[in-house]
Amino acid sequence: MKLPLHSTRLRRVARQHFGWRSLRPGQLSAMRALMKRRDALVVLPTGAGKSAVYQVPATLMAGPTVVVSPLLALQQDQIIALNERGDPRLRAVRVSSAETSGQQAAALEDLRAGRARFLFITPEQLSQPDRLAQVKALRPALVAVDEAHCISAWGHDFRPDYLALGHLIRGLGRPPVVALTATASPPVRDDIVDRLGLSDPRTVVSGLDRPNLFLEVGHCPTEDYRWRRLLALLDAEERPGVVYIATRRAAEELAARLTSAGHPAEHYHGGMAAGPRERLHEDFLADRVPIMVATSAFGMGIDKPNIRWVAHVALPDSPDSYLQEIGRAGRDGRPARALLLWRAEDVGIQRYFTGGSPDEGDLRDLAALLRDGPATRAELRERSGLSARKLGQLLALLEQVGAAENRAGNRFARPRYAAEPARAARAALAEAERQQTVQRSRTDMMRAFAEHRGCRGQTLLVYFGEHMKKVCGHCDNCHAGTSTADDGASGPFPVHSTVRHAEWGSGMVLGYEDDRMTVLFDDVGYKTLSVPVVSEQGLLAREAG
DNA sequence: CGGGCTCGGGTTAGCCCGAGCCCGGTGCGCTAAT
Repeated sequence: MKLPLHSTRLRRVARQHFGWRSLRPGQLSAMRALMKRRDALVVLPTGAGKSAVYQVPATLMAGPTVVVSPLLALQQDQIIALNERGDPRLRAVRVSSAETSGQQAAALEDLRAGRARFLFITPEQLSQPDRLAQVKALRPALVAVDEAHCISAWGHDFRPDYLALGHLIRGLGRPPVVALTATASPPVRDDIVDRLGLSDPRTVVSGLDRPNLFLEVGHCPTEDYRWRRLLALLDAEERPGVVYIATRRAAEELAARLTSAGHPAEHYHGGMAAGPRERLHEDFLADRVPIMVATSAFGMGIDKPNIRWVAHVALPDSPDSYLQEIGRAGRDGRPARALLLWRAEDVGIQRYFTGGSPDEGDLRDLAALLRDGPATRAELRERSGLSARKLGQLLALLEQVGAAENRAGNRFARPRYAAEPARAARAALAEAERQQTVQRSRTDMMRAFAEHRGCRGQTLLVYFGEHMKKVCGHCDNCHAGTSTADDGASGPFPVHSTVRHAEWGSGMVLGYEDDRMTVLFDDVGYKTLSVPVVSEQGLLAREAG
């Protein structure tokens, strides 16, 4: 009927309501999918118009749009940006712990009466049954999950309500869902699709290569050498810049040391009080902070065009985090630098953060508790004596092996045909170990990237399952001439085909570089193999699917 | 997993080394005390 008109209408709304004169093909195809009530997965760099993908269709739909977003500060910025347009059709409200119950009721009433179109909310809010019912009653037309990689990065332990998002969205009446993120490697994409229950989503991935970003890595035998390399960067480059470091204490110490060395710097981390933290964030955006020394707490949702460099004085836990963090530099398209200064000793802290195995006894006891009938997290915490965090971890694991299920009202119970507790616990433990192995392999890939002598742009793209025909030309190795001009990037198995290894099981071929190939195995994570060895010894076999 | 600290033993000058210990990221929402 009016399907062919979607593109025209979307373009017109983008122009008239938002002032965007053109839409990129990726944006448009995701928007069209949503208009046809199809799900979408959008992987675009911040600043490339990700929010347009849900905002433009939202204005053409009959009900409000629910935007699930992880940070209250980030929600605040997005709400201000929408409301500054002064267009009642774009008005956004929020329901969170930062509002009084009166304000929450008013926000919901505005949505119901059509005086607001966007509801910003956290997964934690939606997981409260009463809240879910209130939001469902608004008959939302669209759900947008912003920073969707949080599902994978945080859901499994840190913020367990992220794992329940799929159930919660079903509880809203299951409108079309769009998941948005700036970086997502293949397993993270799979996790997003699985967890949100996206069905045949229109997937848009683009712009992972950033030609104006010069990628550089320095291996540092000592801490003193690392310090001097950092100073050299600061002497050569403009401001502002961001230094990423592993711990809070180190962030404070380095900021102080830089300041006394004549390079005024501030520190930022999750342990700071909310007030100073917000102010610092604003000061950085307003160019009042020349150098920010920060833990990974800094940066999500920062869309600042003029960051001239990002330095790491620590090895990031994965290429996923690395790309996310360096991606904040040079958004204005002007040259910017990404300098990774790493030490072999940095791996230790990442191993620690990956965590150890859960206790099998705890898993068994929890699986047994679930037999007593549906219970909320709070009830289970009380009966098991586990901490909120531990309980979240264990529940997520039991759920993944089919020994727990999230039922109506966010209550957990034992599925009808679940294994008995001892077996469930063993399976859950094995699943935990598999996840840790995969996470360790991501850190291994980060280290391999650091030690790599070939083109860094290519290596990074292979990791993300993308393909770059030529060397990137914007990394240290390309400039040093150690990148081998390699247009082939092909081998015995097609890229993205499924292969089987006798010991490591099934995996996906991500790409080829020189005589190496990278395969992502379901059970053991990323592995880099020698193509001649694979061929001669027949290590891999093609698998259907 | 590894850095950094303290402390004790082995020594016999003020010093080295190993053992044992603690610490380490990301945020929501709620409660209690002020």
